[in-house]
Parts: sequence; structure tokens; C-alpha cells
Amino acid sequence: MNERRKPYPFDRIEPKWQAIWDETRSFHAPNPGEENFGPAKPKFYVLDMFPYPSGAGLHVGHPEGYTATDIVARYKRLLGFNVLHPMGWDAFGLPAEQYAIKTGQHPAVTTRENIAKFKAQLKRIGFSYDWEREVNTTDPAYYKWTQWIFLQIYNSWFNPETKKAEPISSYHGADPDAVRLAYVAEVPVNWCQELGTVLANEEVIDGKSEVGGFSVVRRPMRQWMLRITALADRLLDELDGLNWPDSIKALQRNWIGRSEGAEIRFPVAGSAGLDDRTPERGAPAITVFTTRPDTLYGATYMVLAPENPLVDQITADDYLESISQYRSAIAAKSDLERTDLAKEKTGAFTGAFAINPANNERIPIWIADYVLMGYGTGAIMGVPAHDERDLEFARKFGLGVIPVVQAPGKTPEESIGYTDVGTAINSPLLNGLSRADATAKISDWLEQHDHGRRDVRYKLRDWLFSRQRYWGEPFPVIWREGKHEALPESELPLEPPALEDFKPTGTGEPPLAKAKDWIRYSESASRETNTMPQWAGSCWYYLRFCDPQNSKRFVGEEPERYWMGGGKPGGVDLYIGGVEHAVLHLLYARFWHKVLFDLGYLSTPEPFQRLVNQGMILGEDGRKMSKRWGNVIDPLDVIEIYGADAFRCYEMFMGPLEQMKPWSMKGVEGVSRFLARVWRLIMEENQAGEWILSSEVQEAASDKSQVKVLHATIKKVTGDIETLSFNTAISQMMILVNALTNAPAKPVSALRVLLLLLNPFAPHLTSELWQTLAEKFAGGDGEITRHRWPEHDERLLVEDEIEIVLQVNGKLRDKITVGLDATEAALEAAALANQKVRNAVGGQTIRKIVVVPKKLVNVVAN
RNA sequence: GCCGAUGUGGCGAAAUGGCAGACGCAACGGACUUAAAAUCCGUUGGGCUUUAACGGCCCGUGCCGGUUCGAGUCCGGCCAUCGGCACCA
Repeated sequence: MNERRKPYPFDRIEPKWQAIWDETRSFHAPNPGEENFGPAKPKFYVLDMFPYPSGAGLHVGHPEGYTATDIVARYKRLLGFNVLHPMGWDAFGLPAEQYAIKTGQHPAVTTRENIAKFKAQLKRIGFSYDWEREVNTTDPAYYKWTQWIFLQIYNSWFNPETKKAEPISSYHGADPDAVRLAYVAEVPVNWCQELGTVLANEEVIDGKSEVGGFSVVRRPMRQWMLRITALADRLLDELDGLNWPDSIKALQRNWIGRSEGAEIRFPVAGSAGLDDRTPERGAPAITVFTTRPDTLYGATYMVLAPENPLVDQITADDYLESISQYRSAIAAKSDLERTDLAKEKTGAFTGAFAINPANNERIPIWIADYVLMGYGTGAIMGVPAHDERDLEFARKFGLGVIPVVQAPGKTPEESIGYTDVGTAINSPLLNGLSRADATAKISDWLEQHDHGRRDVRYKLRDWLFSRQRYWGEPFPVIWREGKHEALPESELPLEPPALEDFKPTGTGEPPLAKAKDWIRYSESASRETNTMPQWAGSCWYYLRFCDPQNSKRFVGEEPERYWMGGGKPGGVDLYIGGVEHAVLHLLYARFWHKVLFDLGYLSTPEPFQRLVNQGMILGEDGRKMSKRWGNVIDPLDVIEIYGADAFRCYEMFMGPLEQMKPWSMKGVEGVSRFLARVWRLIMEENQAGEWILSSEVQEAASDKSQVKVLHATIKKVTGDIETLSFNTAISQMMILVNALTNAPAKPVSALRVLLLLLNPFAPHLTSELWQTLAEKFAGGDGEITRHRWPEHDERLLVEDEIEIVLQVNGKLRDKITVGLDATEAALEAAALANQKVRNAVGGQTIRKIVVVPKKLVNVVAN
């Protein structure tokens, strides 16, 4: 590529200003009590989702959100806010460890290198982070508090009466370990052999690991769990008050998956061939969960999940073999095969019967893999007339259909999906009732007769919180005689052992188990060898940013109150990041936050008040950027050619922040041209080819049309930054620059306003030009960042004459210019006198004339 | 299947129910230049029309309908694309 002349010297001014900002601590946000803290200033906390510092460095997706928050941060500072705008590193996690295993380098080393690279790249883009607040989740001074928070969770329980997390000391039951918010359970988990670890449900996509895409199997293991389900209702209900995209709220609601219904108990009647004999061995009843208790009369069979332990107790001797065969066949299937919707229903009869409590009918009990052990009670009542899946099963195995609610003029089978229009039939207690009434009545009846009770179930599972990996926070827990205990707070941070070999063991035993000395805690106690998942550190980093150096507390009370609480509605004022965290990070962080809030450590119940997701940036070919397509754009390459300011502005000019949009180098060039035009408004080249202040820059007054466009721009840019409509803000500044370019004289006052408006977008360019103007013209002393955001004067936007649109039957016919004070009658008269309007009306009769003052006249005729 | 988002020129896009396509890209024309690049100025949704000239007329925001003096925008019903969830009882 031939060396072309830079349109303006960004390669000189960008490093210059980045150095000045560092030296003068331009973007340090003082905490209450700190030097230079202004108590009168309102606070604004604007946060990015901190990155995982991968070896590949930044891609163009990172700076999209970061530029948006940086513009808001710089704008709010100019408005006089005390702005918290921090950055840090989510540095624990699988990729660093996988890389370490491959290269033999310790993950701490690669992590340190990657962070240095990321940080240099971010600085190169000119972000105004307060680097004095940098945090790193793998720093013992940080994860000390991650471990401490785990202990707070471990030492609490959810009190159903207060609906709050409380210290475990307020629990008066026999076994506190049964109610802790962090507990150990032997549960079927997602085991990934390739990664050598278990994974949370949220980390498994289509039966494969989210990281690496390796296959994941179900396997029972003893694991640490966090009781997030206890907070399910609050996590659901408190979404309502948040300023988040509806789509993200919907994703979380969907993930929590609240269903209201009832638990119903069906007594087991006896085995086939042993009519009506009460069984002697166990299994007195099967409990099901249903969202449709009003269809109880239609239950013609029952189904247990194949894994349900009750199967062993109820299966009749003659059926033991066929049931056993079916269960083995199902166990051999992967999750993916099992959940394949297209496949036919399968199942096997247990030989046992249950009694429908509503009508005392004997109904057969089957097992089938369309019933899942993990949801509800692992058992259902089969109601073929009201559930398509049950109908399919009943048809295949001939299990009868009794309509309970029937649509008018439809057969029972046709009634499925139309039940709402009918009223109950074939249901002695419920006949004639609407669905809502029938549900209420049967629920009351079940409770009165002790056959069941109202119940709520969630799709949300408790959070599987342990991993069999090396590169994570060790649990601050020891084991003594088979029981877990919290490590004393004084022993935090608990650092992992310095292992030479940190590869997964392949057996499910964590790598830390290899560190025999480290494991041994005392004569009688040993350490927990699992580690925490990557999510742990990111669950609370936004809190640490408020007070990152505090060695006494995870966050000081006063800084927390100031940055997170104080003003209503509180919390992080603006949080921008990728949509991929809709149900993982954002749900986990809310959970931790609520527990800490309940325990009295925090001043607001929700962490993130306003959330925005930036859209993905695609390659120039419209495909997702990927090495495979060779369409990956490296931000540093772009900055090399066009400069950081052009890069920032282009990313914001591409289109709406939240929208997915393709990259265009031509587009970058266009924005770069715009910035060069701004430069040349103020600078010109002398004979020697040096840039000097342009002779056209003068201390003159702006003319009327300049004043108008200037104030329109102040108004538009201010409003657009508030709504994050950066693309239209830049458009408006282009209009202003075009107007100034055409003017023979460039008034200093107008230029200064332009520079202030553009400063959040192109901070280097505007800083340099501001300084250049200050050298010759009074009134601009000091850095641009110390000045005030301009305000527009509405009176200067008012036009003397306005253009009025003339329509006939809603179609544009002409435009006329009238005085501002034209009355409605005058407008009407002007319209009727207009030749084009008269032509359009022709011989028709005028029925009506609509006059919208200052806008239009519409003549309706036919 | 359920939930959510999106659909406007050659392209990225803009438009409190009131002039559709601001701004930018690309393209074309012009100025400057020995020439090119850069820069500056202009034209640019489609169609029809001999308009001498200021032009004139029709169509146009995924599709069908509705509300309204007036719909890209509001309402109802479809279609397509993308994303999420999915045998959750």
C-alpha cells in the first residue's frame, strides 16, 4: 500500500492527548471524602461489561459498546456530573486454562500478558476510564472478597416468611445444612469429558458445551449448588421496574419459567391382576404437578419419568423385565436424542394402577421419556383430551380420551387447543364452569380433601456452582468427618496451590486434588478441591469498582451508598454489553446482589438500572466475522490508517447502537473525511506544508442562519446522547460542519461549541483544536474537558417565516411560505387561492378544510 | 410450537400521525491540476411526459385489510429473515 498523506495529523495528536490525560488524571472520579470530591455534583455510574482478556486482543465488537459508554461518560462529565467509568478484567476461566495446558505456560502468566495487551489497545482508542479503579478477578486482593461473598451466601438461608435471605442463625430447624443458600448435593449434572468439568445448564447449548462445543452428558455427581430458585419470584417480579430491553426481560422471564398450578396426589391402587388390592410394599401415592388441575376428570393414565425412583416400588412382578429394558434403553440415549421432538412417543406399562382422586377411577401407570425427572415431580397425569403430547401417547398405547372441557361442535380430540371457549363437561364438581372458575374450585376441593394443594413451579434450576478446574477461585470450605465448614474469614484469600500439572484428571476429580499438602488443612480436616465458575468474579465486580482498594470490606459503605444508592432509582445508571449475557451473568449477578442486599450490605435491591445491548458488527460481506470467512476487522489496523477518533465515530455512525450491522471501510473513510473537514475549518497549511491556525477563524459574530443551525445542533446532539442515538447526533454535526465550511469567516464562538459537542465522540481531535484556538483567542483556557457542555436557546430556533404544506385529499400539491403569525383563516384562504390546489380540486365540492397551524392545510373534496 | 426483534433507494440509514429517503457511502457531472490523488461545487427512489423555461403527472416504506382529513408511523390478519426457548406437564 502506498503511503498516503494523512488528512490530519491524528498520529501525532492522539498519543499526545492520551499521555496528557494519564498524567493529569483527567478521568479520575474521586470518592466521597477524597481530595477534589465535589459533594454538590450528582453522580453517574456508566459501566461496560468487562472483557475476558483473550490472547486474540480486541475485536471490533468490543469498542462498539465501549465507545457508547465513553461518549456518555465524557458528556456527563462536561455536564458537571461526577462520573464513575471503570474497566477491569474477567480473567478466570476456561480459555486461559486450555491455552495453558496446550503451551505449558501458567495461566497466571498468559493472563498477565493478555491484560497488558488489552489495556494498551483500549488506551489507544482513547477511552476515558478511571484506570486507578482497575480490577482483576484473578488478583487475590479481589477474589478474597469473591470468597467472602460466597461465605455470606453459605451462611444464609431463605426465609419464606420474610421472603428474604437471612443469616443462618435465624433458622431454627434441625438441619441448617438443608436450607443454606450454598449447599452440596448429589445431582445429575452436565459433565463434559473434554473440558474435564461439570457445567451449569446455562453453559450447555444443544447438548454441547458453550465453550468449545464438546459433548455433554448427564451424570450424577456431588456438587456445590447455589439456591437461586429460592429467589425466583423476586428475580421475576423485580424485573418490572428495570429500564431494560423488553427482549432481555422476556428472556429472563422465560428462563425462570414460572408456572402456577397444583400438586395432586394419586394413591397407587395395586398391581395388575390383583384387583383393588392395596399394595403392601411402599409407594402409597404418586404426586404430580399440573398447570391444569381443572382437567383432572380427564386423566386416563399416569406417566412417571424413567429415572423416577418410585418406579422400583410400584412395578408389578410380571412387568419388571420390560420396564428394566425400557429404562436401560433410555439411559443409553443422549440428552439430544431424548429431546428430539420429531421422534415418536415411547413408553412401558408398569403393571400398576393409580386412583384418580376426583372420580375414583383406576388408571394405569406408565413410564415414558417424554416425562422429565428434572421438572415438576417427575410424574404427570395423562389428560389426552387437553394436551397434545398426552393425546399422542394415548393414541399410540390406547389409553382413552375423556373430554373435560369441550369446544362447541368439536370432538374431544378436536377440542385440544380450543378449550378456553368451552365450559366444563364430564366433571361433576365443575360442570358449566369457566376454566378460571373450575381451576379455583378444583384447587379448593383438592386442598379441603387433602388430595393436593396449589403450587408454583419454575424451569429455573438451582445454580451448579462448582467446577473441576484449576484456574478459578478455590472454595473457602473445609471438610471434617464428611461435613463441610466455612473457612474463617481471617484465612482469606485462600489461594490455589502452585501446581505444575493443572490438567483435568479426567475422572471428575478436580486438579486441586493433586496438591496433597495444600489439601491437608489439619489432622481432621481437608480442603474442598472444587473451584468456582467464571461467573463468580463477574457477579459483583461493579460493586468493587466503587471502592477497589478497600482491604477491610468488599466495598466501603459510603462509596457503595454514593455510587450505587443515593439517587433514585439507584444502581449502575447505564450498563452496556452484549446480549449473550441475557440469562447468565445478568441473572447470577442479580441473585448475588439481592442476597447481599437482604443481608444489609447494599443500598439498592437491583444492580443495573438501565441496560442496553449493542448489536453485533458483521463483516463487510454481511456474515458474522470469523477467520473462516476471512472477514475479520482488527480495530488496531483501522486506527493505524484512520486514527482512533475516526474509528470511534464510525462505530457510532454505522447505525443504531442496538442493531446488527455490517462493517464498511468506505464508511470509515467517510467519517474520516468529516473529521478532516472539522480540522480544516480551523487549520490550514502554510507554504512549508505545516498546519497553522486558519486565517478564516475570526472573533466574529455568527450570522443568523449559523446561529440557528448551531443551536439546532446543540439541541439535537444533547437529546441524541441521552437516548444513545449517536448516529443521528453525528449526522447533525455533519450538517453544522457543512454550513460552517461554506461560510467565508468561521466565528470562534461557534467553533468552540462545535468542539464541545464533538468532544465525547472525537476527544483527541477536539482537544487539540481547542488548545490551538486558546493560543490565539481568549476564553478557552485549560483543557476542553474542564469546560461546560453548551445549552441551546429555544428562541433562536424560531423561524420568522415558515413553509406551509398544501394538500388536497392528503396529497401534497404545493408549498407556500407565510409569516409566523399567519392565522388559520389566512392559511385557509391562501390554500384556496393557490392555483395548484384549485387545479387539484377541479370541479369537486370542498367538504372540509383541515388547518394545522404552522404545518399544513388539507383540503378535502370529492 | 412458544417468546422476542426486524422488514424503507444500488448500500449503511433518517423521519413527535403531517413534504418519505436527513446524514453518509457508491455512482455520475463540474471546478482546481500538465495529469492524477486530495479538496471544493452540483445531480442522484422508480416510471411517464417535446418542459423553450420555472416543469407537469403517476407510483413508491414486505403483503392484505382497518382507523383517520392525512399512516413508514396506530389497530387487525398474513409473509419473510434473524435471535432465544422448546416433550417444562
